[in-house]
This record gives sequence, C-alpha cells and structure tokens, in this order.
Amino acid sequence: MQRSTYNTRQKQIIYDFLLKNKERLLTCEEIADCLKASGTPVGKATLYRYLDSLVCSGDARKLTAEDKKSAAYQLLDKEMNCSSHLHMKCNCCGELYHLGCEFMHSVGEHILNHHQFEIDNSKTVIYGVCKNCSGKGGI
Amino acid sequence: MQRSTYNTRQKQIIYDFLLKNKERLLTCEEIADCLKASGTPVGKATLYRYLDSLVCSGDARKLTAEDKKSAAYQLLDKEMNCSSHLHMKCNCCGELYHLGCEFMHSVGEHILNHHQFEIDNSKTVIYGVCKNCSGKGGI
DNA sequence: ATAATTGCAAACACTTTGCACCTGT
DNA sequence: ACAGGTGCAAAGTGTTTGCAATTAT
Repeated sequence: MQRSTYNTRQKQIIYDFLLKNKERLLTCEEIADCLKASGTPVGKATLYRYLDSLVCSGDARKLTAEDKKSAAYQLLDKEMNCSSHLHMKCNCCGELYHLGCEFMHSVGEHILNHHQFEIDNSKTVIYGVCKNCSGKGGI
Repeated sequence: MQRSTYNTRQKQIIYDFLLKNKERLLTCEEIADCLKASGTPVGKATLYRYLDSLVCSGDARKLTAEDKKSAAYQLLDKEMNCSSHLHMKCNCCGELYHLGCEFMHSVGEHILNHHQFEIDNSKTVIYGVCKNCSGKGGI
C-alpha cells in the first residue's frame, strides 16, 4: 500500500481518507480539517511529507487546486474506464495519459452544447508533449 | 496596448519586455531581475499588479512556472492562426471544425496547468459526430 | 487639480525544515 | 535498540496589501 518503510497509524489514516475520496482533488488543508473533525488529527508536516512520498512513489498525483495557490492531491486509480474520457499521447515518449478529471468531462459537455459536436472518446487522441519530455521536471 | 487608465513608464517597460519575450513563460522574479539588470527596475508590487491587469483584460495569460510554485506570465498572441486552436473532424461527413472559442483556449491552459501537458494543436484532431450528421440542431 | 500608480515594507498563505520526542520493526 | 516517523514551531517563498509619495491626465 505504501512505499515507506514503517507502517504508522498516521499513514494509514491519510491513505484511508484519500481512498475514500479518490475521485476528489484534496488540498492539505481539507485533509487536515477532515481528519481533525474525524477525531484522528494528523500534523500538517506529516501530511505534506506523506503526500509527497505517495506522489514520489507514483501512488498519488499532485495538481493545483481550484484556488490556484495550493496543491491538491489525489490517489491514482489504476483501473479506469477508458471510453469515458479523452487521452493524451506524448509525441516524444509515446506515453498515453488518461484525462479523467472533472474539468475535462465538462469539456465534452461544452463541445456538445456550444458546438453541437459529440466527441468520440475512443477515436480521439490529443497530441503534445508531456511533463517528462518538456524538461519541465514533474512528479 | 494597455487597458489601464494611465500610461506609465513602468507599464511600458514591462509590456515591452513581455513583447520581446512573448514566446517565453516569465515569472515575476525573472522579469524583475531582467528589468533591474537593464537599468529599468520596476517594483515587485507594480509587476504583480500590472501583470494581473493584463491577464484580466485578456492581453496575457498566467500559467504555472517550471518550479511548480510561482506563476509564469505570457502575452497573448492575437492573430488567430490554426496552430492556436484545436480542430474537430466529423466521422460522418468529414467536415473540419475550428475550435477557437475562449472556453477551448482555457482547456489548453487547464491541460498545461493541471496535467503538465502541452497540446500540439496542429497534430491533434478531435473526432466525433457533428450537428449536421447527428440531426441535433442547436445554436 | 486630482485620480491613478508606484514602491516599500508589512502582512499573508502555503509549504518546508530543524529538532526533540515517539513508534514500528 | 534504533532507524524511521511525528508534530510543533520557526523559517522559507511567492504573492498581496496598506499607505505615503509620485505621476499622468
């Protein structure tokens, strides 16, 4: 479940919470608040450290939150329904990325409502350059 | 050139610098440092305020920098050539549609900011069924 | 003249870090 | 026993804001 060496109460608490909310993007603040409200508070430092380790091991991803300031974390779901979302393919390394987030679902709705065009997710691939190949560093 | 009321030396300096580097994503730090090095320093507060006003007026965009922490700004190129937007092709009649609306531009930004993927508009085609072929009509 | 703008410094918000104490193995 | 983890509080970093002085109109 975790890649860290020791299995602690705090890690379990955090991981369980992320799993229970795997479809949501959660900021540290939100997680900390919810855990405190649940009677199982975890220190912010621990939270940041463990979340980063999850991102590092590839078990979670780190995106920017709605407020555009803070980071939002989310467990990575290994099993996905690929016909329900678009995909992006890197011109450079060939890696295929799944675009399953909330916002991208609204894109399909926008195109349907405003352009009267019904996207075929299975045939469409967005091409470009991914984080790893653009030299921008990354997760 | 600017939407603000007064035309000041500082705004001119900043705008000129952005224009000279319109293909780059620049952080406030970088801009401030370069301007200082050029002997035309501008205060950070002024920089942030003016950049935000440019973003607000639609003359520039604000993305996340490589360090994933700071904001990076870039002037928006007004000329609407086809490499600046996505296209949709109908599976049925083969018609090609241009997706040049505001919302779709924000999609590119979303994908860049949240998925760290830079879309190649010239290679990407969204497939699906258009209004004429699906008989759905609309706006 | 006067309303907008500037720039410093202080305030903010999110994140990281140092360190003494605690916990899992 | 002891390497790894926790959590507080302090430090860091990028951005915003209050305000007096300055500038454009």
